[in-house]
Amino acid sequence: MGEKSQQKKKYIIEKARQVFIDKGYRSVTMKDVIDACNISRGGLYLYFPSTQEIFLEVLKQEMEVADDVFSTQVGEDSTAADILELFFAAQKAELLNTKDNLAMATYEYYYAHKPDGKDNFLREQFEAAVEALTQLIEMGVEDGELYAEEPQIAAEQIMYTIEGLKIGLLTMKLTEEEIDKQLHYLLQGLGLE
Amino acid sequence: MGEKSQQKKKYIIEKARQVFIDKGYRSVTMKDVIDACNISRGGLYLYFPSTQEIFLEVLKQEMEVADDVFSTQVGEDSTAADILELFFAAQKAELLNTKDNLAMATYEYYYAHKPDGKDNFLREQFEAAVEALTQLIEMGVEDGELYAEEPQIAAEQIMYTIEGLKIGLLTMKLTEEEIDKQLHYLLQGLGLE
Amino acid sequence: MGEKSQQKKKYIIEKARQVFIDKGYRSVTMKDVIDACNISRGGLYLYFPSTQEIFLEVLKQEMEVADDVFSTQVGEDSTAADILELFFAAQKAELLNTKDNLAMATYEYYYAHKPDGKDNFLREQFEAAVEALTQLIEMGVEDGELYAEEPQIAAEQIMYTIEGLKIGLLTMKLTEEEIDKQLHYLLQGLGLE
Amino acid sequence: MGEKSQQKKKYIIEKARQVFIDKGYRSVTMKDVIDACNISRGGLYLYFPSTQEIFLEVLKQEMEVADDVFSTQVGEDSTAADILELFFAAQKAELLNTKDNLAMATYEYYYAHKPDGKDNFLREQFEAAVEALTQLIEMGVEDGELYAEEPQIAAEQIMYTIEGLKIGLLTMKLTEEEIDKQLHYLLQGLGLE
DNA sequence: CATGAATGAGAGTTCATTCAT
DNA sequence: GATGAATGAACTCTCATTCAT
Repeated sequence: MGEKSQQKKKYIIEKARQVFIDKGYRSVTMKDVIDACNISRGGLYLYFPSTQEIFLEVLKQEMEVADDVFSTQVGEDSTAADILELFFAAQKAELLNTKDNLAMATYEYYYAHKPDGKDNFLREQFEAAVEALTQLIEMGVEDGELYAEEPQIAAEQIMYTIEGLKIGLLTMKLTEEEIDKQLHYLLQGLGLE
Repeated sequence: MGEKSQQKKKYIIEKARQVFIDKGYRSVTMKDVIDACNISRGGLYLYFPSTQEIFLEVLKQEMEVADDVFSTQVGEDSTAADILELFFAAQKAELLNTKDNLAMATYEYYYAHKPDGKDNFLREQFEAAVEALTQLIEMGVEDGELYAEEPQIAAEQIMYTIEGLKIGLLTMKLTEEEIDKQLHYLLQGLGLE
Repeated sequence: MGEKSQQKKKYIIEKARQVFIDKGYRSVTMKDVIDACNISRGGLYLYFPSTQEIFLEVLKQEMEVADDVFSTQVGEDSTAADILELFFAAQKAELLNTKDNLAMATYEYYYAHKPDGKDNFLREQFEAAVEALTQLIEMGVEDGELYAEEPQIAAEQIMYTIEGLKIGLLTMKLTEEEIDKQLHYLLQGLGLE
Repeated sequence: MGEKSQQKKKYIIEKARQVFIDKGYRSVTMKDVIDACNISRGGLYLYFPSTQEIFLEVLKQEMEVADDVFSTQVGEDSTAADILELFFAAQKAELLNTKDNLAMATYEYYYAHKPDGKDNFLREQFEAAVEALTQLIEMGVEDGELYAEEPQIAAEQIMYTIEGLKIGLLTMKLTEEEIDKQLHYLLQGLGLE
């Protein structure tokens, strides 16, 4: 597959991404993607054989982007508390545009395919976040900046709460205020602010 | 509509419930329900015009059952701490059979229909739980049994965490252990155990 | 399936039969049958899931008809020679409307599906004819009406020749004369005419 | 068209031949040929506009090869009986690899296109064989080596039987034994063996 | 010459919905 | 009320054919 082909594939993934954001995973049809891409029926099949394949590629790309975000988040000589604040700010930002997220589609995907622990993008993301957070908290505790008896569980709880907020945003009408309140409370629980 | 009609409707709702549990909301077809009910194509249309109507009825029935559960949960002369433990036990039980829940279907439904705050079953359930929990915590604080600076926010956080665990169960492979750990941690946060 | 359903199925088989006669087996599409039957796209699928199923039903019906023909062919107190003449006349009649036959479709079907000896309609028909013919010849030989050293092989040869004439009719332009000549010659080989 | 072009055309015909052997005529698609040749979609169209054109070329080449075979079959000072035996041996050999033959495809082709007597490869082949056979038999009769009252019709009958065996091989499961038995019987009919 | 991306027609299949019985 | 046959819209997928490179 040539350079141009690769570009087209990227283009399709980009367009399809929006479709998955709008309609979730299960109810997206090849036709939806075709229409979104303004290509012909057969055209899409040159690149992808099914919506599942498309979705997996969308996820893969999402993962790469997510990794980038993580790496840029780390400052130079900032304290654990500083980084934590940044982390929470980033989480808030992500939450606020959750409506424009693949979150729901991803939930649907893993509910539909019930795959084992392996190859589960959601779990990978979740665990990576928990691990990073745990290290941060441990650093903060060592430095005496913040307080947590069980950093790992605290980190998990933070992430579950954020996950709860996410699904709340997707299905109830959470306001920015409500989110702020919760994130704040989580920070307080670590002895910050 | 006669007595018999009412019975049939109930029967359909019951059977449809399982279908929504298995397949979520969006990808359920009238045919799925027809097959599950072993009735004729035309038969279903006598009672429901669409899967949405069926799902709403399923939800309505679910709500009634849920209310029943809540009312039976409250003991007589038990302390707030006792009731809290019961509440957490009930939450754990519900979480453990989340796979056999309408949770995913409900998420999908509200994501698909993005209804305003009104008529949102999820939010109603959530807020009712938060309110009950808040009162419990307040009672416990008054009695000196437990500790919480901001009972309302604490209650919300507990519920968001539980919501996070729920979606985690549906899409990742959370173990009972992981759930226990989190619920325990929440209770500890209230100064219990 | 009700009485009416059975009738419709018969109707479809009848119409489909002509399609198979016209187009053979492999290139017949569900659409072809739908058009021939003047029914809706979905309608056909209520009765048959594929052209193969339809063709098998067509064949089955064909077999029943064929059996009927055989049984009516036998006279009362006629000699073997008489019956043989009848048999050849019947074969000639069948050959002459071979163009309106399922022969080619059947050939294609068994070429495409290469089934083992079992369930092979062609072979069954062929062997039944050989057996009947063998018995006739044996009777004739006993009665001194005709001559054949190896009745079974003679019968087979007659049937292979007829098979050869059939494919000749389907693919070259055999004339009635050419057929007559051959059938005559076969009879002569048995010492008749 | 250059030398190289000619070579490529030959290559395509060769590869396509196998496709026609495997799938018959009607259900072969341009894509089948493209895949078999490992050339580009556009590439094939440079040489052939349709499967029909390809098949005709395949047949043409087949004819040339067939002619070659015939010419090499004739010995020097051998008797008619000798040559007949050779002829039957050749027929048997051809029959035995009928499965790897274009026979079925050719049948399908002429059934699909129902061309008049002209340009019918099958008929040409058939008639050429009949003529050669007739001459052989006449020679044999003159030399007193074999017996036949009507050499032409006898020759035709032999060829029809062979044709019948051929279609039998393609669609029923004829064994080598069954073929032998028939070929033998044909020779006996001529007073040989 | 040769490639393979692109298109769109058309076949296969499923289902929501209607309607005569 | 209840049935299930019938329809047609919508979706999936494949391929003949064209065309820019």
